[in-house]
Amino acid sequence: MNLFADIRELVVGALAELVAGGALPAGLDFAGVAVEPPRDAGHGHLATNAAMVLAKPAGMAPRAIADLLAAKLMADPRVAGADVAGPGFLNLRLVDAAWQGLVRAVLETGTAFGRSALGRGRRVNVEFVSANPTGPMHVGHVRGAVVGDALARLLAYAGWDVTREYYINDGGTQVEALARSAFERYREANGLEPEIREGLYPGDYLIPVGEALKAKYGGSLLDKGEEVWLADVRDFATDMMMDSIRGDLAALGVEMDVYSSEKALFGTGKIEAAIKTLTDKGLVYEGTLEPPKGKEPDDWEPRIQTLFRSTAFGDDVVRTVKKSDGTWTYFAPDIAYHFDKVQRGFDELIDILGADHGGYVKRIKAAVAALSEGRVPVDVKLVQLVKLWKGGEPFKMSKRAGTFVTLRDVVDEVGADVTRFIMLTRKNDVALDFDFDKVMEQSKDNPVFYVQYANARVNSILRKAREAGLDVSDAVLANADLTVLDHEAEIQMARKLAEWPRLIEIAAKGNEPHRVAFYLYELAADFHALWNKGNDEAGLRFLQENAEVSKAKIALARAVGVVICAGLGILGVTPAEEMR
RNA sequence: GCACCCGUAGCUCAGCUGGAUAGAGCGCUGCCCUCCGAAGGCAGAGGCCACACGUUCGAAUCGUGUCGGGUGCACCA
Repeated sequence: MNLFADIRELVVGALAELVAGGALPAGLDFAGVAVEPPRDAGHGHLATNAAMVLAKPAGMAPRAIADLLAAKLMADPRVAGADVAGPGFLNLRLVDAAWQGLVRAVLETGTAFGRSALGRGRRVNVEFVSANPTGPMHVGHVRGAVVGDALARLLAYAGWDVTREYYINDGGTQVEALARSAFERYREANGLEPEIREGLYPGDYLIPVGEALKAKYGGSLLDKGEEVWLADVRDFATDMMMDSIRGDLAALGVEMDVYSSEKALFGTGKIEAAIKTLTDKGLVYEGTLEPPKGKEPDDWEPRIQTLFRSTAFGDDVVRTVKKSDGTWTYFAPDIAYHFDKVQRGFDELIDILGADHGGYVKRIKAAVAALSEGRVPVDVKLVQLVKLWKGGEPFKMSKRAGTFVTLRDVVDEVGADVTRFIMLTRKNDVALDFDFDKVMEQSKDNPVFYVQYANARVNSILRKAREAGLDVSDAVLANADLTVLDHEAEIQMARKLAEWPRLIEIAAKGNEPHRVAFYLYELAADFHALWNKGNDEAGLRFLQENAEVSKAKIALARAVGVVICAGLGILGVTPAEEMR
């Protein structure tokens, strides 16, 4: 149930009647007509811009249209008032019963209140994390993981058919460095001194890999050259790393539907096929690149390479797909990978990448546009840095020294719920501060706590009511006589609940899961305010002398709890029953 | 040099396909517990929405340009 959509239908219907009756000219386009919550609460419950957007095409004064529309709308039993204001806004007030009915609808539909058919079942692929399998996940990966997973949940809630996917970068030179690093740990496990040379991974997490290699091979590889062991050790080590990454993701509450391997694209003809598709379109050719502008590298020289004319699809320069030595660039398998996603039948693709991949966006979009002939849109979300703070100081980490903060470190210290919520308190393209001390604080300084506290208060009410012998199941509450919910503050609370389905659609359209976190904060604030009004006005307390009145008041609180739970579900955060 | 992102209250940030007097938290000032959890709430002060043009009935929002900050820029992945 989306009240804004319902009322918009009412408005559009009324406009159509006006056209049919000759009061408005025929042929008007109602697409721009919106029904929204007014910015200022004093302007009524809902506002429509209909008169203003239609004034020009209809050749009439906005206020004249608004007057006609107001008269029509007043005939609807839900509408209690329709006032023309400002430049031609039509402000609507609904009868109390409309808001009471909304509370009932929440209780009847539960956390499905807010579900939308916006996605129309379209298949969307959300690719995220895709961390190199060369070590455990660190904080840098956490934000992308949370944003991707929350976005996936949001889109599923809004009617998309969602696939979560991880692209394993196991085809390049960095997994060879991993293999060499693991081999040193293998030598170490066999009692030899490891040589962690420049360019290798020094982290302790490879020690168990070395031991596992010893368990498998004994000492048989020690005197062999790289050509003998590199491929096997690489596969062995990346498998172990992926196991650890899967574990890390699970600790965060993230579960992928599909893991795709870059390595698996080589030797299967898939890369060649994807490139050939582009070649056949005249988009891939042999040539030389322009020297880079600005700072020119010392060893620059023009070389013949295989190039993709990404500029035909909005990129700034053409891109290399095959190097002058005949091997593929990283981009080539990635083209094949995205081609594969297109061929698997996805209607939309979303990539969640770190902000350091910003220069990569246009070429990926170009490749997908070319390969899908513009059929499949790609949205690339760049996730900005997370700055860690501890004890009022920036918390530095150094990958080279092996002293980085892992995902496990964060989750072990503050928990998956807090981690997830905080990661969604900024939009993705803004840097985020993560303060270990602040996120654990139990005050309204901390949005996680604040929202959880609101839900805990709802549960506290339900608990007290049950102790008093009341049946407060959702079914009973939904059937309660809600007409006593007629106080301005209660109507306002219901209005906030009514925004939930609308917010879902806005957030899903923009692929912006952070909006859910902000909405929940506002919802919690409204609820805390209502709670405190009960201090001054006994009539606003949730627990009343009269059991039937109590049920109505509790129904409102429970509806708030339901929406908080629905929202936390999208963020992947467990609702707190009680604060401790 | 080019591309992308950011610039909104003292600080940290929201702001919907353009809408009315631009919002929240922190901090500051003053209030509210014989009352369902004060781990809360209410009120006040605080703004040239970086700047300039443009589009529009209307711009924080869209376009162009300028300035400031960040990031990335040949066959690294």
